[in-house]
Amino acid sequence: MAPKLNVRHASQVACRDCSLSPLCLPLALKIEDIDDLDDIIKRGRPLKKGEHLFLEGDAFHSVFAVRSGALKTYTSTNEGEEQITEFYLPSELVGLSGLDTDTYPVSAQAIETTMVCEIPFDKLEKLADSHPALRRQIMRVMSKKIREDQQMKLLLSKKNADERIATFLINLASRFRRRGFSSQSFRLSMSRNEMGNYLGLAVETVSRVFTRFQKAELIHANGKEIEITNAMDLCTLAGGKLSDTPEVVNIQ
Amino acid sequence: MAPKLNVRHASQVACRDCSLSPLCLPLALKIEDIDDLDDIIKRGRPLKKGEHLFLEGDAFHSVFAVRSGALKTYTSTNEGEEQITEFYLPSELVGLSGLDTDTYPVSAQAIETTMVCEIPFDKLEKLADSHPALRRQIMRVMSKKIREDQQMKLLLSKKNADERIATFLINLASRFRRRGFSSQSFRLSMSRNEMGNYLGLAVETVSRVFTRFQKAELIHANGKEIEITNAMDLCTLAGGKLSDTPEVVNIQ
DNA sequence: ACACTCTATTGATAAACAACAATGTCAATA
DNA sequence: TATTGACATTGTTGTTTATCAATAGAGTGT
Repeated sequence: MAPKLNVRHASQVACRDCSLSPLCLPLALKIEDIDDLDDIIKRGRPLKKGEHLFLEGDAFHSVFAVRSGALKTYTSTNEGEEQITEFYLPSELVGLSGLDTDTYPVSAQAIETTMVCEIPFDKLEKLADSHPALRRQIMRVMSKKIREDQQMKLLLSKKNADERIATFLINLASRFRRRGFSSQSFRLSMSRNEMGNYLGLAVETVSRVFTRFQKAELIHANGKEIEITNAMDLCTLAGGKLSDTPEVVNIQ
Repeated sequence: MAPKLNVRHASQVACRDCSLSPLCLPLALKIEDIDDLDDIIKRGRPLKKGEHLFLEGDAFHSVFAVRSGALKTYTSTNEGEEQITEFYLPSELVGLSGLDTDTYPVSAQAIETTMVCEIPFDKLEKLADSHPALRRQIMRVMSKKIREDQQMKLLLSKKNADERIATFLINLASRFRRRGFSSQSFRLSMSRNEMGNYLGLAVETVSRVFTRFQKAELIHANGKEIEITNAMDLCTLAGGKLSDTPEVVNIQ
């Protein structure tokens, strides 16, 4: 339950004092270089649920690291319905898909109260010019995103509703665990609707799968509070190769 | 019909003489620097249809630019069925999703006789260290891939069979056009089966949609030969925002 | 505490697509 | 010209999941 890392939420924590630094961009930098990164980072007020960080079509100028809370990114289909492309949790980097165009290709919106670190991209690029490790880290983040998208495409084109939800929960669990939180028990930051949208399912289907999973005693769900009661079977259902989620296999 | 660019298929064309260079990595380089890139490129014998460039799990060492022919990349689900993650046409770069791990996360296989330029990644990285434009180009390629994957996820989670096929054809047309070929009339390098696999559809569904499209006089298909007879309506069906495929809207 | 709205659940029905099966087409090879 | 095998098409049947509708529950603001 309790975080293993001493997470601080104060507004103006410097990178060198931030508990997320071993997961975030600073991981590429030597101690003495972290302040260089810190110098270019802008930290604003928290975003309230529903507020946008940027809109699709806005001029691209910065990438953002989530400090606390959660974001979603989405595009709009031409019929005006939204398609959620990703959820972002603390330490994760938002906005990198825009860097080959002059505008953001998606909108980014807070799904709960959220704090971000803004990193102006021109300055980041300049810093990367003198810090090869930083630029390799950025490439790694992008490469990882491409691999995750491949998994997601597999999910969307081959998996059924049960497998999609199982995969989603296992993936969330492993992301919580990485940050030092329990992977057994956590709170979903997104609604059933958002989950369904992301997974290519109707809300009703999501709801029914949750009910089914509870009857099968795979999970216990109370609103957004989730407890994974049978991680092994859930993992098997997810059907993802274990290599994709090694962290979660190791049950505490 | 006839290629606008004077495409050469000889085995040992240098970057500076390659007709694809304005679409490929060299586009980031000044004339005098292109030879530096050329020096690190290895050009092997052509791959026959079905031959692999690399297998999932192989040690990651190189990225590859397709010179002629076509490749697919795929992963295997744990039930052993393959999921095609992408098709690669000439000038496109394969293998970038592996660069944050030590192994390729997908297998790459020729779907017709194919020639590639192999670019050892350690050398490319070293070259990029001294050529900022080159490394920005690599980032752009990755960023573009992420955006395309977003569109693909949208396709897989929101579009029906007709829309998927229409989107796929429009996308192929625009890629042909970019290389100076006709976007009205071209030859598919993949089978119906591979197309269905990629688009999350059964072969039979692909076949039926093709039949339907012909009856509606949107396309004329004869085996793998495709002629787009009503690009406007096909585009509308694809439902992709026009901004995603600006090249194809301009009907010759 | 109250209405009010948004979100979640559950049931009934319908649509889209997959799965299966049979047949047809084409190309390579004998 | 047969023969084989891979690929494509078409019809039939079956499953899954979306859609519609009704209800219940949670959260918000007055």
